[in-house]
Amino acid sequence: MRLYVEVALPLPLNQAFSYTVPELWQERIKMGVRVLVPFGERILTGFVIEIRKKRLKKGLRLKEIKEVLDEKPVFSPFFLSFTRKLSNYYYSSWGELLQASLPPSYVIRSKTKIFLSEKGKEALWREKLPNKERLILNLLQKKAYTPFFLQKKYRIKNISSLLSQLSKKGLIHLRREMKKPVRRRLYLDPVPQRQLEIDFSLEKSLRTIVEQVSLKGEEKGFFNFLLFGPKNKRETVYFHLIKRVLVRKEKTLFLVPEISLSKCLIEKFENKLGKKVAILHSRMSERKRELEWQKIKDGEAAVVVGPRSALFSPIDNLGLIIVEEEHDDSYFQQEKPFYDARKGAWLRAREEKAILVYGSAMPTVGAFYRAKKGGYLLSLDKKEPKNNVLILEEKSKEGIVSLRFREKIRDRLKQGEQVLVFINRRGYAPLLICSKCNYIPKCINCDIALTYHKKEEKLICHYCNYYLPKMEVCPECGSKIIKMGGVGIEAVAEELKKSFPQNRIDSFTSDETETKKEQERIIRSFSRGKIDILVGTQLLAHQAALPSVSLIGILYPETMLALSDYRASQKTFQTIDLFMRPIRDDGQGEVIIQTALPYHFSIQAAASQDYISFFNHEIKLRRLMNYPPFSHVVGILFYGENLRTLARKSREFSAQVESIAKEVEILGPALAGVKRLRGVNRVQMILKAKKRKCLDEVLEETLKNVRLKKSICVFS
DNA sequence: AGCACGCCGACT
DNA sequence: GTCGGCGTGCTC
Repeated sequence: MRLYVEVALPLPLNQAFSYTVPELWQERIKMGVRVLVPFGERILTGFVIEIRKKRLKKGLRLKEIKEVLDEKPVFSPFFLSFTRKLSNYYYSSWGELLQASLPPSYVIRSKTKIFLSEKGKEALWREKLPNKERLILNLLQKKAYTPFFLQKKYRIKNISSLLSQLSKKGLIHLRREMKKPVRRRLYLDPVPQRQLEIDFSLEKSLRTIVEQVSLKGEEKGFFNFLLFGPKNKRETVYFHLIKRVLVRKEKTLFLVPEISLSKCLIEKFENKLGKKVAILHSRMSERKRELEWQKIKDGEAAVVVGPRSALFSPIDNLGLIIVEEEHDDSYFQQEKPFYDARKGAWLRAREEKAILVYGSAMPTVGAFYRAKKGGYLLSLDKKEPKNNVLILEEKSKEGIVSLRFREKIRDRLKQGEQVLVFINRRGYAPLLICSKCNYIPKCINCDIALTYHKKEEKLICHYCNYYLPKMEVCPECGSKIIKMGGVGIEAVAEELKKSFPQNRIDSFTSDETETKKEQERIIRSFSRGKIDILVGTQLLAHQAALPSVSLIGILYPETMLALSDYRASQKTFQTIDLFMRPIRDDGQGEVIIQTALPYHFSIQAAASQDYISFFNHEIKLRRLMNYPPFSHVVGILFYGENLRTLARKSREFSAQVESIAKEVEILGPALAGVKRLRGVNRVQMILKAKKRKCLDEVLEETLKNVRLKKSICVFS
């Protein structure tokens, strides 16, 4: 009997490939195992997604599988199904998503190496050769190299045609080399779970919520909830839910934002759950992560904690998925394979009939809307002491920091108290501008104004790190009057130092505090009271060990409102909220927001800590403008070296979409916000539709016809 | 993605 | 004339 398999490959292709299974491997072939397959000239690791007794398509000469790499599947049927749906939703390749779910060493592929032939050696002595060829042959005398290496080394545009010519002449030969697949030990059958004791007293209101959620857990179906309330209460609920799930011998996946995987959180989990918890984070070594993966696969971890990539942990018998800090941007992976772990968690929970809990004190507008509408919003009563928040309108003649704000700082310093000042801009000034000819120094690779960094005496591109030395004279017109545009953190710190010469002022950014150690040092000395005013960016606000203070200043939080993104208000609201967190919660704390837009609703609502009124305002705008959650929006970014072909093809694409799409709103194509990045041109298009199905139909039809590099971003 | 093939412009 | 650019098509 012949067996055929469908194999998903880790390539940016939206299709599977069929192979035959030789007698030798028929015993071992199963859904979800890894296989080695020949693909063109290459050998790749693929994933078996279907086994059949008859071939799927006729008329193809099928190749044979070379090897089955696993005794037991690396992917369960649930997992396959969930990742397939995720890949459909984000228009990303299933195979690439599966690859991303495994430790890197599990997915090997052949590499092409170029060897110098005997004839090639002779040719080097005797014949006249074109420069490039001589260069390459010369290099190959020492050892074999990969085409990629040669391309980089000699900046050859089209290495493959050059190599095929050399190969035809017999001067080189190509060989595919392959690492030996690592023999993996058998996966253990899950060990029986010991019941864990987690001791917590639980207040009544929280108990009701825990009961409500757990009850659904007993039903073994998919249910989802949005836990809306302050962090400490959410955490209490989480740990109780986890406990209930453990009792049922089911497992928990706990997703957290990238940044919050601090020592402190890890310790919290380890104290409460002991060895039953597996923790994954991005700073882990590859080997360590592989060991954790193995531990989870073996069923030794009852709770898995990690950032968005932990969504793909090989957990079976999943009873609960928690997405903590649902609003956090880091759940969205902005490189391929593109996906949003929030939606992913939803798909996975539904597939495995698990309970899904989103948690946040200021959820994304979409999540809150859906929860309200769907009747699964769980509000934790919130009685936090209201802080004193003052919104000041910027007055440029008073300097960067207004007089009123400076008075407040002076008062606090007199009391021996500390002050935090946040501004979300690195450097000294976001741009320089010649006041005679209006020339603005820009990055040569990125079409972005260079940021002036005073300490380093450089103009730096924040996208690609290209820099120029500080300029005294305008390179365009030679005039010496170069003005600064905007305010960055260095300028704030400088002004504060002038205003408070007696006090110790420090700043905290990724520029000045390059190393983790240096960051810790600053936080420590601030905690010990050795710094009076600490100025920082978002990076500082994310520091878990940051002590609370009695006065916080937030400067110009409206910079994000300038973005042409429908989520700008939400981002502004969230950022202000983030900056306000380190305020002392004894009711004596005071926050000052200095802004050019004092009446903007997102700033007002953030100041009064009123999520509901923010939501009510924002949801009206979203409905009015037909933005998510009232529509579906897909952004397509085309990129390439050649602007002309980019423009031509993206227009062709748009015309095609237009011709077949009904009920789809098309914006663009237009140059992207950052129209050049690292030397690559970028063109952007936005598609908006009431129904997701409309977008899917159109894109399925048209996307395959564009030969442009692209990334597709599904907004929600 | 990576590789092969086939078609056109600017150079020895 | 041909070399080297890239646009196109295919991989089970």
